[in-house]
Amino acid sequence: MSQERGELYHHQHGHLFLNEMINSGGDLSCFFSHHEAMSVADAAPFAGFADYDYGAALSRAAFGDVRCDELGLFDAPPAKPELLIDVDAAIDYGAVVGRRHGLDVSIGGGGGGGDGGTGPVTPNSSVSSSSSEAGGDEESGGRSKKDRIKEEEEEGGEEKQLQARGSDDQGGEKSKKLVKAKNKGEKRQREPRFAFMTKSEVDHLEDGYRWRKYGQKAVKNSPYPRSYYRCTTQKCSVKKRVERSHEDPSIVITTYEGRHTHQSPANLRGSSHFLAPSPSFRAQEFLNPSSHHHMSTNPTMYLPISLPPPLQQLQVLPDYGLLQDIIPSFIHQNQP
DNA sequence: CGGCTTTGACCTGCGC
DNA sequence: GCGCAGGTCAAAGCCG
Repeated sequence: MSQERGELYHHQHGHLFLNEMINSGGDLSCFFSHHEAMSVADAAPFAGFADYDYGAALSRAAFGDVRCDELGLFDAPPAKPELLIDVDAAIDYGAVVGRRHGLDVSIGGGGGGGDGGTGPVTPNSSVSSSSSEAGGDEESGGRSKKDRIKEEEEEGGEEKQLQARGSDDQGGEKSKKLVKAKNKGEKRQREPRFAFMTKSEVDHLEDGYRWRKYGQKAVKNSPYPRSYYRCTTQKCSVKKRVERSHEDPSIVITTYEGRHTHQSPANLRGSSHFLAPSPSFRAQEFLNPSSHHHMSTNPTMYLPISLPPPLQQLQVLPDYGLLQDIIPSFIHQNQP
C-alpha cells in the first residue's frame, strides 16, 4: 500500500508533488529528524527563497504550500523557535515550492538559492510522509458521528447548527439529538492533515491565522497535554493540534487538519514578509478546492522549470493517524 | 462586552 | 459489556 501510494504521490518526473498528496486525500505528516537539526536561517536557502523572510521561506518549505502563504511561522517568534528540519526535506519541499512559483531552486550541497551559506547536506535522512485515509481507512471508521454532523452543519446548515445549539440547554440530550439528526451512512473522508515538528519553547506558534482553543487533553504516555485549536474564521473548519514531544520536550508537534477557506489575517494585513508574486492568488490556488483539482490535474502548469532528480525518497506510511504512533517509527527510520 | 482560555463532562471507537 | 484513549462540547472565568 505504501508503495502504491508512493507512486501515486510522485510527480511524473519523480518529484514529490506535495499538493497532489494532499489532493489525494491523504494525511501528510512530515517529520524532521533531530540529528539534522539546523536553524531556520540556515535552512532557508535550501528552500530557495533567499528573498523571503527566512521564517516564511521555511514555513513554506515545511508546509509544502498546503498553507502556502504568509504562514510566517517563524517570523519573529517570541521564543526563537528552531525548526528541526531534515535537510532533504528542506530541499525537497523547497523544490516543490520553488517550482510552483516558477523559481529556480538550487538544490544540493552548498548551493542554496540565495546568498548564502548553506549547511552541510547529508542525504541520508528522509522525510516521512504519512498519507492516511485516502480511502478513509483509519478514520472512516474512527470518524465520529459528531464530526460528520459538524461537517454537515458546516456545509449545509447553519440552521441545523443553531438548532443543535439551541437544544444544548436541555443538557444531556444534546449530543444524542445531534447524533440522531445526523445522516447515516456515507463515510466522509477526513480532512487532509499535515504535521511537522518545531523546536520551540512556545507551544502555539504564530502562523498567521487566528485560532481558538477548544480543548486540551492529556496524552497517554506523555506528561504533556495536547491542545486543540480551531480556526476562528467563520466557515473555516481547519483544526490544529499542538503537543509537545515527550521524547524531546523542546520539540513541538503541530498537526493541521483541513484547508483554510480564506486568506490568513496576516496576509490581509499586507505583510511585507512575503514577496512572492501574487501571494493571495497562490493562497487561493492551494486553499480553494477547485483550484486544487485544477492544479493536480495539470501540475506542469506550475512546474515551469526543470530540476535535478529528487535527492530523497518519499516514504508513504500507512495511516497511523496519531503522531505518537508515527514519530517513533520515523525517527527509527532515520537511524543509519 | 466580546473574544479567548480553561476544564470537567461527554461521546465515540477500539481492544479485550 | 467494559475500560481506555482521543476528540469535542460548553459553562465558567479571564482579559483587554
